Amino acid sequence: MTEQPSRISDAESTLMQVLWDRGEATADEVFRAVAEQSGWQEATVKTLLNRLLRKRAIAADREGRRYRYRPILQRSDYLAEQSRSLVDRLFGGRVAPLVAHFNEHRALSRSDLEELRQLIRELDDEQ
Amino acid sequence: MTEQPSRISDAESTLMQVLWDRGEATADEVFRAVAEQSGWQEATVKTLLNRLLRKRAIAADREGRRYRYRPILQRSDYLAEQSRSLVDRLFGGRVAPLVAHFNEHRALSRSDLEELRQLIRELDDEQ
DNA sequence: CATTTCAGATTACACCCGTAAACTGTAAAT
DNA sequence: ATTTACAGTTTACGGGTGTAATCTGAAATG
Repeated sequence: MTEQPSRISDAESTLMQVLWDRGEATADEVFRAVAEQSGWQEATVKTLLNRLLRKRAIAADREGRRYRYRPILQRSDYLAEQSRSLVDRLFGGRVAPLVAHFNEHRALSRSDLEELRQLIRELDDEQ
Repeated sequence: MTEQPSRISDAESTLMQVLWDRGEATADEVFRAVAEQSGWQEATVKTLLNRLLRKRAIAADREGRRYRYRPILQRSDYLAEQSRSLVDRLFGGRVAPLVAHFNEHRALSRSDLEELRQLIRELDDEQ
């Protein structure tokens, strides 16, 4: 349906994470969720919510005097777009070199290893 | 070394890719390397080269009337920073969920699979 | 030498982003 | 019914980014 890809910024995506985690929240809830980590004022959060509304990344349902915000942009779509774009730009579109890169930097955790092993096993099994 | 982390932008990183690939190049060479894909004018490429100079991401060695540009910022450092930041922001700092995500989107090529398998095997062997 | 050329430097400009203060309108309290 | 409080809207502003046109100084050419 003709997505207008007006991209969401880093700061904005911080708020999206909150909405994705909770499903929905008021401005105040979002503010309290990010205040500590970000140090942002409530006014800043409100600005960002408004920009996300304008970009149609979220929707607002009136609830008395305030709004309850919920994501329109799907987290998985966002992850897909961001991941794809990084892998395309930096690793020639392939995932293995990215993993190899992390490996070279000894940035694979033990649980990463275990999960990757498991994943490969499943892929070998199916089909 | 006290890196001044003045970040390089998307457009700038396109030029860095060229310099990383070739080791060094003149402005004109960089321009010809990216013109088709990007559609940029030569003036645009020059602006971006200048910004990269200012950010100390590249250096310029005079060569007659022109310069030969070469990267200062190392590709692997750039890859590390970009990859790490994406994985941290979107996948809780772990690599396996990123790979799983690509898998769910059926975005793992056959050669990806093969390489990943190989990688895991090596990791299992060593240590 | 005078002139042309052309690589690089300077300037431009609109839009986005981070960051917020000020304003406004209506619901709540008195 | 006034006044107050406060959620949301509008305005602000400096810096970065994409995208270039124009200027300048020195090298090449006649």
